[in-house]
Amino acid sequence: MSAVGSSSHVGRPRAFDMDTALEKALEVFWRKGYDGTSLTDLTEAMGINKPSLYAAFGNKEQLFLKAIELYESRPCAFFMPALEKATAYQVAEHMLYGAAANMANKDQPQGCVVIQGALSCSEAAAAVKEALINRRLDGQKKLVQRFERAKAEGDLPLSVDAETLARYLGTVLQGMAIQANNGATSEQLRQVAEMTLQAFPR
Amino acid sequence: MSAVGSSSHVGRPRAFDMDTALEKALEVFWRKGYDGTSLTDLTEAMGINKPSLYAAFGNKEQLFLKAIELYESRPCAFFMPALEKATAYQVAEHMLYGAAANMANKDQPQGCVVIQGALSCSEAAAAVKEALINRRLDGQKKLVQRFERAKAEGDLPLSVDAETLARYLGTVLQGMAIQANNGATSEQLRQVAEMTLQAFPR
DNA sequence: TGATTTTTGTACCGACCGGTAAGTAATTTT
DNA sequence: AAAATTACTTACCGGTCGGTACAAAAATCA
Repeated sequence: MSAVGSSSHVGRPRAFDMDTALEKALEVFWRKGYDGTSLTDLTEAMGINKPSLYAAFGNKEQLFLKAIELYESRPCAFFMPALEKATAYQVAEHMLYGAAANMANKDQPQGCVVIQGALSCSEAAAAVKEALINRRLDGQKKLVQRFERAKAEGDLPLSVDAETLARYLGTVLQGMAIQANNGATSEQLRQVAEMTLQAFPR
Repeated sequence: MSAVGSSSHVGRPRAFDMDTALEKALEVFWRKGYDGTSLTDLTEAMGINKPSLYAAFGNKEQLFLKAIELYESRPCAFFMPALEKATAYQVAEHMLYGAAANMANKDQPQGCVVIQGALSCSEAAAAVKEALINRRLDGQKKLVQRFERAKAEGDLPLSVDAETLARYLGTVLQGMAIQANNGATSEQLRQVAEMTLQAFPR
């Protein structure tokens, strides 16, 4: 067995940091979408040239999918922790306010790359589009399961349909991404979050 | 002065119907987005070749903008009439149920071309993106004005902020477009509409 | 009929697309 | 020091991009 954890490799060492390069790629895909992003856009933002990109990340599609993983683990990190709040209402609350703060954050592109990365797209991007749809459906499924648990735990009325409630919440969250693209501020999105919670069963 | 209303022209007559060609172009832009649509996609769908397209519609960008006008006057025709309903609540009601029926209508691409036509896009599409944002903001502004009128007419409490209410409604409508792209049915969108109305002040 | 006007089909433009072959540079292993 | 391995740079690949020049075709006007 070889040594574990060592970061030394034979051969010439990579001259760039993969993680920061991936961050740059994410930022471009987020702003321009999959179809709207060219390899030239990517290599310029990442500060590397094409063969390095292909050697490190595979191809454009694989690079995009890796960027999405990074997105969910970093800029969009508010989603998973919100699921762990004590009650269904608190879950919705944290998710809505988290989205309001995040999607209109001026330090990054507005909105959500999982929504706007390949909403309508060419046939060349069909696989990417499907992957993004599945991510959205996964998120909504997690909400359904969380709300079903809430019903079992008694903090959500049994009369509530978990799937409808999750779809309502998902719809507002996705709509907030469009609002952010329209130029809405975090404060304005917070007001939307507040109104949304008024329709939320307690 | 020349005769008016006559459809006769000198020169070789156009061999295709501009309106149906524009319908076909709209359908392609709607499905693939501005960046994802190539001139080949367009000419194949419209049944004409490039010089005919350019002579009749200008260029890709102008064709897109004309397609959007057609969209708002035809597939998206539920929006304006909803504004004329008697009360603010009825306005919201008709708009939400209209959107639910329309955005998941299986006879046309899912969602809304004003939202997904150029959400994230290349620099080449920047003007188109801005035009779409302005369309969305226009719609929301019309809602604000309608709700302010409703306050004056007494069917909406004076304590309600018209702008926040309009943004909430706009957020849900825009979110429904994403849901439709995710594969949600009209019935599922109707349930979202119903929940949304529970947060609506009467 | 002949001149004029407009649309049509074909064939092409330079630029850019995503992706790669090949040779050189930098590192570790032996 | 030599061999092996990996990354970097340059230069290029066929294909497609949005857009157009040109001439034949089809209509009206004189």
